[in-house]
Amino acid sequence: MYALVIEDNPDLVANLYDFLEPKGYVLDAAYDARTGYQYAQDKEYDVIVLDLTLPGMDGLELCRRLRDSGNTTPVLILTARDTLNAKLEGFAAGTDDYLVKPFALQELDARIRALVRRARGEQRREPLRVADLMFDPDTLRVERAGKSISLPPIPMKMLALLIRQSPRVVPKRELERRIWGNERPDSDALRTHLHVLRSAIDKPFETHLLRTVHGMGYQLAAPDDSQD
Amino acid sequence: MYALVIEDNPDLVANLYDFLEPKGYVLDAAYDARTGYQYAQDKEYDVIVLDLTLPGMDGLELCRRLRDSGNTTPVLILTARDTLNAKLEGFAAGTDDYLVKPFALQELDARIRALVRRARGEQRREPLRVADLMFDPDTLRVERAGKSISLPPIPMKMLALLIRQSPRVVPKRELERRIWGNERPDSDALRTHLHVLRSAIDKPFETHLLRTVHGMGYQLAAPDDSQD
DNA sequence: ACAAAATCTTAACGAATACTTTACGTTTGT
DNA sequence: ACAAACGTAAAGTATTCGTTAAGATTTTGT
Repeated sequence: MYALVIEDNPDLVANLYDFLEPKGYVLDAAYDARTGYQYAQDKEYDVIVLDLTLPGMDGLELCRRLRDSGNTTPVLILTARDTLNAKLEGFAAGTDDYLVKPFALQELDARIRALVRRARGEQRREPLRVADLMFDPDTLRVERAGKSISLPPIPMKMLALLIRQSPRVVPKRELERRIWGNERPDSDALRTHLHVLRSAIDKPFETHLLRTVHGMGYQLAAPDDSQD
Repeated sequence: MYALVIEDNPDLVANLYDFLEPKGYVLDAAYDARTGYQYAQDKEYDVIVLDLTLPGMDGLELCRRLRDSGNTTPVLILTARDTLNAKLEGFAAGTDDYLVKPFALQELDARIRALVRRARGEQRREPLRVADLMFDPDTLRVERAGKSISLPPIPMKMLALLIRQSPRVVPKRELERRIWGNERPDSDALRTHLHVLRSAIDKPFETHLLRTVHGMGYQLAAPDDSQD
């Protein structure tokens, strides 16, 4: 993960190095806007972490210039509480997220990952995979172990939801709401549709990916997917 | 977009309806904290819009309770300028944001969208740990010393509550209220569920993490974590 | 526009799981 | 030593789940 930090506080920059590099980041740091802009133009980064109050140029201005020159690298803006109402401007300028100082480094990490994931996802929508199961949101193609599988609309939607959330356990209520919204069926048709989905993606195969968590909801995950 | 509005000013609520519904929002409204909390527990929302000064309960307290019980729905807090103080520090940081009254409805809309977008990308939460015990709120996976443990819903919920509060001693009444709300069982079924939990996470192991504080409640903590 | 096909909803039932209640012996604080 | 609080076990009740099937509705092909 390549990140450019544009920040004039050396202590904060040092902290970022200490915290992020062990997590696999490769950092470049710029201590003023001009240098930062140069870096951003010269190299490709996964994300730019940008302090809003900088010597040389306003952070938002820098951001705007990057966008104007065609740079679409996601920008995470750092801002003090009293500059908070600048947030909306920030979004208008094409940035992607902000973080209010002071913040937990752990949260910065999480935000960066989310941002990068989102940015990548928008560029090339890659098919989603869980174990040997694949779902392509563009073509709505579903296959497992190389075999193509056809699904009715609702079970397909369920699969899309579950595979995006994998390996999270998705509560039954949440599934229902995302499928039907307000006008949910009287009975719990969810079980029936899930049965269809399960028959299609799990029944014909050895390992089962779609698990029931009694009283809670459903989970799509590889058998040994303990994460972490 | 599903939103829960917790706000005691009927005029403001009416305005929100008028402005947001044409934009595709589906609103529920609660006029006091207790009702709002109930709604938030019962249904799934994309965002909760919360007035800070409410009859019945402080807004931040409500927010805290939601988080403690595992609810991660983003909360947008409405507050008057004179209530804008250190109390908000730390809250607006996470998945939350706030807005100072009076505000433009358009800005509310923008903030909500930003919050929701952020929250959706950042769904992965960190597993919680006490000593060698781990609980992952996403996958609902529980393990101790590497061994996976399965739990029924209520004991699982108890574990979630206790591990979030660790090493605090959680009063029995509080546990009951968070699990059952106001319609709690006639007998104290709590003891039974706790027994199940204890049998699962403590019985098979050397050191016991789940302690009883006679007459008070229960505590989940590492053996040497008595104070702090 | 019509018929056929696919899909969705509803209902029902046995099986599995979870919850509550009751009972009783043990521990704890005073 | 006593009463209240606690741990444990067992039994009965309630809920949730997977599955099947039939009828209603929508979509598709012609």
